[in-house]
Amino acid sequence: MDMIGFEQHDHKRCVRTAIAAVETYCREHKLQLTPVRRRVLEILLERHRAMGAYEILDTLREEGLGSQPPVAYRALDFLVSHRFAHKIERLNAFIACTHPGQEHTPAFLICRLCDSVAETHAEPTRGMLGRAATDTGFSIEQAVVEAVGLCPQCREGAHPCT
Amino acid sequence: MDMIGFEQHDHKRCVRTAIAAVETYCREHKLQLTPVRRRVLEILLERHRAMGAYEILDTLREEGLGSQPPVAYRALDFLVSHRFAHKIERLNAFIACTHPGQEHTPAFLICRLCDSVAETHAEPTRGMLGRAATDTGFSIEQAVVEAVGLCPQCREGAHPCT
DNA sequence: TCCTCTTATGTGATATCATAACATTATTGA
DNA sequence: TCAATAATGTTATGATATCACATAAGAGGA
Repeated sequence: MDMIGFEQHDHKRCVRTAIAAVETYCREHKLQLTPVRRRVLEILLERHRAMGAYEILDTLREEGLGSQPPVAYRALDFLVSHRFAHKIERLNAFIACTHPGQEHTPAFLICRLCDSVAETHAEPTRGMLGRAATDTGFSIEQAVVEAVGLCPQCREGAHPCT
Repeated sequence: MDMIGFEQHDHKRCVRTAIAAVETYCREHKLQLTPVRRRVLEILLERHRAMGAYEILDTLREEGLGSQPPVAYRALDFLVSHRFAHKIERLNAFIACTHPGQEHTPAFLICRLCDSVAETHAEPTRGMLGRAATDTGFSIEQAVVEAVGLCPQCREGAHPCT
């Protein structure tokens, strides 16, 4: 068991489940889940946190799967474009999707102290943002929603004034 | 007149108004709106679009106001920390705030074709995101909300299939 | 006014993040 | 089997951002 998404859960099981879901999706959509792509996804799932591309690359290098930046970035491009992983713009980092294959608009809760990230979802086209878009004639295709604050663990440990 | 925020408006007037508002705010809060900081804000207001730090630095260099990256980044840090400008994470770029001095949670509509950016505002602590935060014990302090899509001008020009 | 503390700037070096370009290899499908 | 497409390997470089340390300017008290 591990602390994930600010909650405990069976981590090994969630890695297996996610990989299986992605495998199925790739088979159905004729996508190539090549060794590098698969390994990058596994790394992200295993660590279960936001990782920089070069941090992922270090792991690949140790395993002999690639040593140059484009190797990591290309695998990440594949994973992100198919929604198997997401980029956290705020951190210039990447994280595995917690529910791959399902249609969703991801949103993230990012702890500013420990950099932990929890994925949830948003409805960006509703509410004020959607109204603003409609009013100005802007068509929203995608949205980056990243909330920065304190996770439960860091709230407890944090000094009240911070 | 100029096309701004997807709408026409009197641009020179809006620059003057914004600068005046920032000046007042700085006076009241004992903040130093130094020549570099002021000039960077003016540049952002004049161009009225998202600009990279190095693009701003080029302008400063031409004017003899600074030539090294920290000059631009420090001025931008000041402007962003006091909400006189915002960082667009998606573009790694900066844009002047359209209503400085006022309490607000900025949200942006970013055109994926022409990179134009319109500022509006969001209520991140409401809706699904707020509920998710409350449920997990996460306290939101700040939010990045950036919608990517097509602005009115690019929608017209764009091929229907894109 | 002078001093001191704090804040801001100047500058060189370097860290970090990301992609261009092109050769090679693997996979797919006719 | 062959041709077309997709993926990978590799070198180099571009783009974004910060560190570290010296200097200068401004704020506030004696």
